Formats: sequence, C-alpha cells, structure tokens
Amino acid sequence: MPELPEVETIRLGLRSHLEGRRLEDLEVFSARAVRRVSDLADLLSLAGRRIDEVARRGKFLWLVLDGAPRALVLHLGMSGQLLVHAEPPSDLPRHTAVVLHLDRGTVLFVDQRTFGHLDAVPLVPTPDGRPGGAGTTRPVMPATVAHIGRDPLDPSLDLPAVAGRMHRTTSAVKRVLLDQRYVSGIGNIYADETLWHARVHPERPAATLSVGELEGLVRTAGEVMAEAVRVGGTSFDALYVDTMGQAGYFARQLRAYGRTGQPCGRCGTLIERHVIGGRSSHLCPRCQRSMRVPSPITDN
DNA sequence: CGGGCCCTGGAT
DNA sequence: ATCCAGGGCCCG
Repeated sequence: MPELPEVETIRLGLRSHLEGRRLEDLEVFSARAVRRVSDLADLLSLAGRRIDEVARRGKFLWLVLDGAPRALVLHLGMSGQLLVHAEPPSDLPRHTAVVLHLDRGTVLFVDQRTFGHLDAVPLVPTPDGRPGGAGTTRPVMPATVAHIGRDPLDPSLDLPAVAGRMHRTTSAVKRVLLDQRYVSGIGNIYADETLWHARVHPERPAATLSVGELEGLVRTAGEVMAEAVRVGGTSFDALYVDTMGQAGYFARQLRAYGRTGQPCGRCGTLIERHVIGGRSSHLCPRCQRSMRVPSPITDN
C-alpha cells in the first residue's frame, strides 16, 4: 500500500527513534516475512549492531548497521506497518510478523496481506558513485535494491537519462511510471495524481511524449509526492499509519485517485475509473483526453 | 510486453 | 458471494 510519501514518512519516524540505537534482538513470527532470506542466520546475525542510518530508495527501506556487511532491508508491500513503541506491548497486534528489540524501544512489523518482507542483504556500490538513497551518505545500496532506479525526490536522479529511456518504450505511460526500473517510488495513487496534474492520458504510449515532456512528468510526480510527504502521506483507512500509528492528510488533496464520479477540480467533468492492466486508473476524460505538456502542480 | 499470482479483510 | 485494495515478481 505505501508509496514513496508514506514510506518516507515512516523513514523519518524510524530515523528519529532508531539512529544510534542498538538492535538487540529480532523475533520472527511469520515465515513469509523473511521468505527471501537465503539463510535465517544472516538475519539473526544482525543482532547486536548499532543502527547508523535509516535509508530509502523508492519504496525500499534499509538500516545501515555499524560494521555489518549486510543491511536490514524492509519492504512494506501492500499493507506493511512499522510501529515504534517505547516498551514491548503486552499483546502483539494481529498480523505481527517481526519484532525488533532495541536497547531502547521496540519496532513492530505488522503486515496483514503478507506481501512485505525483511531481508539481510549485502551492500553493493552505486554505479554512479553517489549516495544510495535518502538518509544515507554512503555510495552503496542493498544488492536487492540495485535493479530499481532512483526516485523523483533523489537529487542524484539523472532526469534527462531516465526520460530518454522512457521515451524508448511503447508501453502505456502509466505502466512506465509504475515500472520501478525507470523511476522508483510511484505507485497507483501517485501515478494517477501525476497524470491528472500533467493532463496526460494513462494509456498514451510513452514514446509519443517527448523527452522534455517525460522529464516534466517525472518532475510533476516529484512535486506531488513532496507535498504528500509534507502532510504525512495518504491514509484512507487504518492500514496506512506512520511509526506512531497516526494517519496522513494527503487524501484530502487527491484530485483523481478514488474520486470516481466526482467532478474534476479543473473542468467539472466527472472523474472516471478505467481498468488498465488489471488495476484501476482514475482520470478526467476531458482534461486527459490527449496530450498537454505537464503543468506545475499549482496549475488547477 | 501483458497477465496472473502471491495474501487477508472490508465493502457491497 | 463477489469484488476490490496503496506492490512486485515471475511466467510465457
């Protein structure tokens, strides 16, 4: 469920509670949550290390541990939560998958739909020698994150190069925005929001947009997601909450996602829901009829 | 490349 | 009973 703004909100919460703390112990309750770990011993061997950094690229989080060759990678999937408690709770919430015991405090990984996971992953160099993501100064990233691109909020993102690669695919532009290999962090909500702001139809082949237009689209995605981070992400039910269990406020600023049948904020035409590639897309059939050059988020 | 699948639970 | 949900991977 969480996209970049929700994961970033969680990262900021984790950072304030975890950096400098020691990971005393891990308790694993769900085999699925660690299914990618080739050796459970690798994960358990992280116990005892100090947490130096809480890093993120796209929707992936990782903890950089003092002197450890592996990072603790966390992905929340569709429904994962990371909840920080001062003391271990006397009874664990339903779907608690993993508990991290710190020298001060406890982190619960709770995951109803079990698409999330934790993993102990070796750190590998970034090809461009720049920091691996938000929250780290080191030019490394977990090997399992290396296949995804930098995200729109990453100052090291090579925007012209990414837009150039997007321009070389005939796939629908929404699918390209969702493809984490180009630019990471965008999910179904923010893809729909980005396309609404840019007035681009989701099924338009990416190759029919110019490189400059695609750059504008990625910039727009960054603007929308930065604003969402500012207000703590999007919550429409209890599933997305920050590390303190609090909801975010971006739902009230959504212009397309989940607004089927409600008037477009620009032209009043009713927002439609289309099923594209098995997932729903929300769009204004008038504003997003054809191509218009991406406009700033302030254009409404 | 699109399509199906991995899950649980809430809404209709 | 059926559909839907914020992700990602693997398949053909």
